[in-house]
Order: sequence, then structure tokens, then C-alpha cells
Amino acid sequence: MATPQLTKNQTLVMDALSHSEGPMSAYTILDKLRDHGFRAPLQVYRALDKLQEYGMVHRLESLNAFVACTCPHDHEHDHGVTAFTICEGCGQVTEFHDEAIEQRLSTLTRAQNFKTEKTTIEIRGHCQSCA
Amino acid sequence: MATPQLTKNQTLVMDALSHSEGPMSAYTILDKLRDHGFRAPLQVYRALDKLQEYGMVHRLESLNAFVACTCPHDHEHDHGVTAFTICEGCGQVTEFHDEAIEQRLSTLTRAQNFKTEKTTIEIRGHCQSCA
DNA sequence: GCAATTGATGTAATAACATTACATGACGAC
DNA sequence: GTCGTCATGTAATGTTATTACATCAATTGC
Repeated sequence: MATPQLTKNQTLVMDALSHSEGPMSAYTILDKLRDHGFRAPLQVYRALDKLQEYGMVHRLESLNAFVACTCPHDHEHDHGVTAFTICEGCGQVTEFHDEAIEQRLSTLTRAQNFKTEKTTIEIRGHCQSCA
Repeated sequence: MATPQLTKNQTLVMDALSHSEGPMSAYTILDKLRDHGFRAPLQVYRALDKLQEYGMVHRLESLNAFVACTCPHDHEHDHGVTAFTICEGCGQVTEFHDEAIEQRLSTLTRAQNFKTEKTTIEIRGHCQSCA
């Protein structure tokens, strides 16, 4: 999907996430953006929905939080399955992609005639520094 | 981990989940168990925590819901990584395990010196009937 | 026996996350 | 200009999860 011009709110949310060290909850983003006129959760959720649609933001299901995509490419093509390691110590999140896993999952879902729409892979643990 | 004798509340929650077609939220479980004396969310969450610890229940992060483990074995040994397909149509959840994926993830996390504690794999889509 | 500890339970209150409903404004197509 | 569409603003509410504190039962050590 081609990334369209972002709206004002989408830009604000994207910037907040980009400049953050780690993942942020919707309400944390809201608080960061109060100075910029944000008043209600919905403003954040609406922007996040679009940004996810554009592939610029990922939702971490196990944290109820959001991160900017760290993928070096632009977002004009699909990157397939996205996986994350999430450090319980420092909160660091690392995004990665792996063709082999993607293939294998595809084989397995195909075997049960399952039509995949979205795949979530999240690995909780401790990073090298926090082990 | 050897499965200990379940307490009264744990048994009630486990039975509720076992007899359910699909995943249930904590609050849905609570409602089902009002007749059995449950009054507060915490009673459910405490039981669920233990049941997950014993490997008898899995949490579906992308649904904020819980399912009984469908693994045919008893729960006295680790089954490694658990993955799920989740149908958006009928709500059916299928649990599966795959050695190849486990190996591959292990290799990848090892490469970043990441110590895995819990792995979440959830595939949202449509099952054969609902496609 | 009987403190002391541990683990399960009960209850209330609150925190954290997310959505519904409805109103308004900006802008291009026609 | 008016219609349709999309972004926005605001309030209210719904859903999920935790904190804090009190009680009770079983076990241990003395």
C-alpha cells in the first residue's frame, strides 16, 4: 500500500512514537499530545488505526502498546510476518522478519485450509543486557 | 511441572473453560460462575493465573481471552511453543505446536542473545467454513 | 497446645485500555 | 451550491485488569 500524506493527528502520533525509546500505550501517547490539543483517547486510536493500516506502526498485543515500525524500507510493499522480541527488563523491543518462519506458518495454515489475515509473533524475555 | 490438586475456584474456572466452545474473557467466566458464588473479577484472574502456570489454560493476547489447553497429553512436561489459529468468523481457536518454528525462533533469539521466557504466536483469519 | 508462616479466598475500589454515539468542519465532485 | 466523504471534536460508556486490605484454613516449628 502506498503511504498517503498523513493528517495532522496522524503526524503527531507518528512523531510521538518515532521519538520514543520503546513502545507506548494509547493513553501515554494521549498524555504526550495534550499540549498539542489532544483531549480524548479516540483521537489517538483513530490515528493509530490508520498508521497500522499504512504499516508504519505495529501493535504489541501482549503489551497493549504500540511501536513505530523500525523496518528500514519505506512502506509501499508488504513485509509479511512481523515478529518481536520484548525485553521485560528494559522494555526494549526488536522487530524482525524471517522468511523461514513465514513459509512454515504458511504451510501449516494451508494444511488446515485457514486463510491468514494477520499474524502475531511476540517473544517475551530478557535481552542480553538484562539477562 | 506436575499439576497439583486444583482448588475449588480453579476447578470451577477450568470446568467453565473446558465446557466452552471457544475462548472466554475473564468477565464472561465471572458471569458464568455467579451462581457458584463468584462475585469479583479477582477470583477469576487468580484462578486463571494458576491454571496458566500449570499449562492447563492459555491466554490469547490478541483477544484478551482464555482457552483450555487442547493438548492431548497431561501437563507434566513442557510442550514448548504454542501457536493458535483464530477464526474471525466463528471464533474457533485451534492450538498447534511445531518443532520447526520452535527451532527457528530459538536460532533467531539466540543470535541476539535474547533469553526467551514466553512466546506468543496467534494467527487471525478465517477457517475453512468461514472463508 | 499454640504462635508463626503460607496459600487460598472475599470484597471494594480503582486503574488501564478501548469503543460507541453523535456533532462539526474541510474539501472535492458534480 | 449541495452532496458525499473523510478527518475531527467531545462526551459517555464499556471492557479488561490490578491494587489494597481483610479473613480463613492448613501446616510447621516449638
